[in-house]
Amino acid sequence: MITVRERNLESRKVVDCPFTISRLRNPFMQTYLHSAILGALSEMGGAPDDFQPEFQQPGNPDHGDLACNAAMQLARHFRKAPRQIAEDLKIHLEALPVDPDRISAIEVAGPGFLNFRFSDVYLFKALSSVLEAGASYGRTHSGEGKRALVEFVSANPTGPLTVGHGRNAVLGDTVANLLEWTGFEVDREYYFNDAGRQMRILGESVQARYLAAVNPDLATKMIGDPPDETSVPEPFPEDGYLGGYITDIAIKLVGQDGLDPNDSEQFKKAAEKTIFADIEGTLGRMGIKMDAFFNEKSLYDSGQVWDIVEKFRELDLAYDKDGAVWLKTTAFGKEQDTVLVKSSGEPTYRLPDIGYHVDKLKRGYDRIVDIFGADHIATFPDVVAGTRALGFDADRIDVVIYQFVTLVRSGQPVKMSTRKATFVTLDELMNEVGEDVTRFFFLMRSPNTHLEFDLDLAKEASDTNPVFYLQYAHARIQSILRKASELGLGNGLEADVTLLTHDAEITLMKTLMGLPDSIVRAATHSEPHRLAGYLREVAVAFSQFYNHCRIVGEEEKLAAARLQLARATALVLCNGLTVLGISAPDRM
RNA sequence: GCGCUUGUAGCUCAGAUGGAUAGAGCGUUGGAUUCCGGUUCCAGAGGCCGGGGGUUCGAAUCCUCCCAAGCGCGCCA
Repeated sequence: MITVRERNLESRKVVDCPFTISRLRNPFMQTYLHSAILGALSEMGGAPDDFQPEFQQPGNPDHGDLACNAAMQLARHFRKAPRQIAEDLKIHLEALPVDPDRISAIEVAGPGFLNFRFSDVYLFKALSSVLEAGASYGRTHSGEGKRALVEFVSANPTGPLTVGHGRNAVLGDTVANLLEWTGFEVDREYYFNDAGRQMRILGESVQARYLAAVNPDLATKMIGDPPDETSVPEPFPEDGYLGGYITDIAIKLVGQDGLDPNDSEQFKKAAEKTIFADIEGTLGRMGIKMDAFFNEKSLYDSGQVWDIVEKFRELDLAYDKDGAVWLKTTAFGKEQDTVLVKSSGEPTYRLPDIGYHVDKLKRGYDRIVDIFGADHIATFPDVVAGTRALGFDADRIDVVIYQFVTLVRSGQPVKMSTRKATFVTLDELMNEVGEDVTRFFFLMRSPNTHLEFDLDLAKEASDTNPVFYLQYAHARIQSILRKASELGLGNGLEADVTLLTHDAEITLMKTLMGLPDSIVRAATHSEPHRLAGYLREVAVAFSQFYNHCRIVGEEEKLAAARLQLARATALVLCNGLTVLGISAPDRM
């Protein structure tokens, strides 16, 4: 067995600084070892037909780079002790032999793990391939030829986007990016309804403010309960929108030609237009561009929703009661049936929701991602079950439910109320902490945990702020590259990456190998925080490298090799941040 | 009351398909650094993984019961 790596390990034992080894991911190596182990097993008398060896990334560096638990899984099958099976496997693997350019050592450890160590040659090749791939390093092909639709934001245009919408928007856009990086062709879609009650009240709210603006003598009234009573113009709807932006829109309409002050529909249209422009502007600041805005109204215009009611009736999943049409959600495991069409003849929101998803499925998407707030948690299962009952492949629908955001300032939660219009808008948040920080903070936690957004931390430009830590690592590398290029360091030299043997260099190379798999995992689970966490590992590994391995001032051949490693690190950080929609500055 | 989500270090959170001694950041304590950017690095302390029971070679992870928090439970969206 070739033990280049082993020798390095030996020599490294005297190195004074133990490193926190980041866990690396490597699907290509797994594929290779997977078939090697099956090969060895067949020589040992064969495993069950459906047996698949499983791999894991050990957290402890003493356990190698990749571990396999096949021996433990097969203990019953072979009726032997796991460690004995592991020893046999090791012997057979070494006799194959496994490629010494990939694997430098196989060890049996613990209850029966097989621990594999990667050869340095393999790491050097991986480093070269990072540099070769450049700006596309991290892209994979599993989604190639497939189409995905990500539906997100989907706020009706009744007001500016709030902090809560921000989490939705950033999650959706980033999931879309992740899918693109795994090969999918992705459409970003915004679903809205301008025909409902909300929008009617919006129009009436603007209208009332307008009437007050053109007639200072207009009577006023008090609405709301003490102590939150507010004085509003007399025509103002009881549950109207109180935000200042309503008055702004109204004032802009004063003196406009052809405006009929008695037609609330006109005010609604005007408000919708202004607010949508505002929303698109806010999204644009975060780098978000929708491919389509889907109006719920089109589902009625095309008659699709009524076809669906008929199909449910045919399937005996819908029935009439009290003048309304009911959907048998009890058939989907719910406690009660729910109304699909009100006795007034208007559908409830559930019907168009099902219709919209049927429409998406009919458009042939292979994967449909919905980003919903926690308040939808009880309703989306009906939608999914409904489309399935109609004969569609509902498994293509992936619903991401995110919990709500609490802004924290000086250790205290910031109180927000939509009703009183005391919410913090997304624009205000970005004004305060910046676009990059806003995106990152929304992405760095798992969607299904409550997000505590610490404004003080977000504004801090120091290592305590995780965004700055990542961006700083990138800026620092660029600074080194600039310096090296000024000095003409490594010019005309072919970098010999085999000179990279320091612990910190090895760790960094292993970490850099993880980007593609990190993106794949984040994409398949629709969980961007996994990528954010990985990038932090990269920044940590780089900082350790930076601290122990100099470039400028080092012997020129070694410096040239380290420059390559630094370049590769910058690429990984830049590509990863790009997927997250965050800038990778050259200077800070 | 019912459903879904959550409960891991003082705080904010990771923890992959069930794997080896449960991890990080902040904070705290102590140290390093004449230097390519001090927006850096290293180390220590700190844990009944909400609690009980179960499944198995092995459980923070799966099942079950209990406790606590958030969200929802309308002919509102």
